[in-house]
Amino acid sequence: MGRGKILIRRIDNSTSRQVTFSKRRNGLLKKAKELAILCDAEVGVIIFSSTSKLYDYANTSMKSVIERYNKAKEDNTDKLGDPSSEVKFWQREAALLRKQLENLQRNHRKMMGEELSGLNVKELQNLEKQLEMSLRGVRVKKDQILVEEVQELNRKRNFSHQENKELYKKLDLVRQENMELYKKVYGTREANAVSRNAMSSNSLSVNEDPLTPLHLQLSQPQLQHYEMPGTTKLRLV
Amino acid sequence: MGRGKILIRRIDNSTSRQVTFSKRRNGLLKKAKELAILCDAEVGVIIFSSTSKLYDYANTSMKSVIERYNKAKEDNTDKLGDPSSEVKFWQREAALLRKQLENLQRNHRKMMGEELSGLNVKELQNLEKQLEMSLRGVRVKKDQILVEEVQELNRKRNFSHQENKELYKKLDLVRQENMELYKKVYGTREANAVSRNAMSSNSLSVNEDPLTPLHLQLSQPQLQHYEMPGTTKLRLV
DNA sequence: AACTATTCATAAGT
DNA sequence: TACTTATGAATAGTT
Repeated sequence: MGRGKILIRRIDNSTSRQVTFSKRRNGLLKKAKELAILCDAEVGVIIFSSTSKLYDYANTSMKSVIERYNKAKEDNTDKLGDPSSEVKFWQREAALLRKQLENLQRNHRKMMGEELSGLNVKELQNLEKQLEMSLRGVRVKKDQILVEEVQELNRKRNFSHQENKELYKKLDLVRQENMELYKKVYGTREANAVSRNAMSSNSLSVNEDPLTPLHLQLSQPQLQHYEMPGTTKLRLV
Repeated sequence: MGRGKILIRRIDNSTSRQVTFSKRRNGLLKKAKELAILCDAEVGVIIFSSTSKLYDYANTSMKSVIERYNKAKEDNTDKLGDPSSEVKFWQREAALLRKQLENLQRNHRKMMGEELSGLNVKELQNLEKQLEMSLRGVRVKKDQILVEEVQELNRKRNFSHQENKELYKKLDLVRQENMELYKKVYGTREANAVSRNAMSSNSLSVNEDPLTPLHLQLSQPQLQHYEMPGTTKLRLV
């Protein structure tokens, strides 16, 4: 009864689990009240949220309901409301938890592909199907994360690209300025020679993809020209 | 929700009160179960009908729910027993077990392909690898069982086949005996006619796969020869 | 917290 | 008691 059908299994998303808990808790308590009134019954409801918060309802009183319950279940070894049986309760609690733990562990081992000896073909098929589903889910999630990372990297790359362009423009400006100054200091002939070098390497790089090579050029400016010219040593690095 | 709106007050008519109780009781218990599963809550419901019949539900155990309820409602001022008491010990034990259980449950959910949100790529890859291994293991186990079943079936089939062959031989012997007797009783001419029928159907079947058709022949031995000879009525059976 | 499309629960009928 | 059906209630997903 909602925008779509759901299957009854633990809601993964914590927020919507909480929202659903709130809605359905109210629904359940309302239904309990209605049942008590309509049908003249004694009803008690106790709910602990997953965060251990208590919600309860009893048309008479919870004490009355629990006492009546205990009386109805006379085969009980001890009265549940009795604090003197606390030790027994916690022992039982521990035993229950241990049992649950063991069940879950056995189950878990099966999912790990261990302890498959007791299973028949049908059970193995179900396990196989479950593992396939899980695997699909994991792969979807992993791909999703990787795609997001790639997108993020692309974003950053574009940003760097833009930054590089800006730097190139600035570099050009400074070089032109430099050239002007050169002209003023040394005269026209030598100035032209310097400016031609600067302009050519620049205009080529800007029109290609400039990222990696450019970065190298910027961070290691013209090292090749100063170290061991004519050897092949650098190619091995 | 029904053929008409009703207002929430005690239903006077005893029969329809009973019917409504039955329906709404089931509805309430269903809702309680769903709440417990969907929202990971601990839920207990106790219902006494107007005829004092008890109906209850608890996803864990009613004892656990009631104890927890009492604990939650208890004043915290009364705990003054020595700290090394048995109660404290068992409480710690239970808390430990509960923590282990929660860890395992979280782990298990991941293996089920749920709750993958908190994982990074490396963890997802490990999970993927684990699931692949599990899947391989399960498939190997399944195939192994299937192969064994096929072998077993073949073994049985061969056994049946052998058995059938033996039966055929016996059948032939009996028929020959029969033929001899027939000759002695009715003379040569009629005996030949009967024996030709028996021999021909037999020798054909032995050379084919004899399994199913043979069984039919065996269970209705030679009825045709003793009942209503010369008519076609029996072919309809 | 409010809305609303949908599913669900169930009142009444058989 | 069980089944069917028309209807109102509950609620899942969305804003």
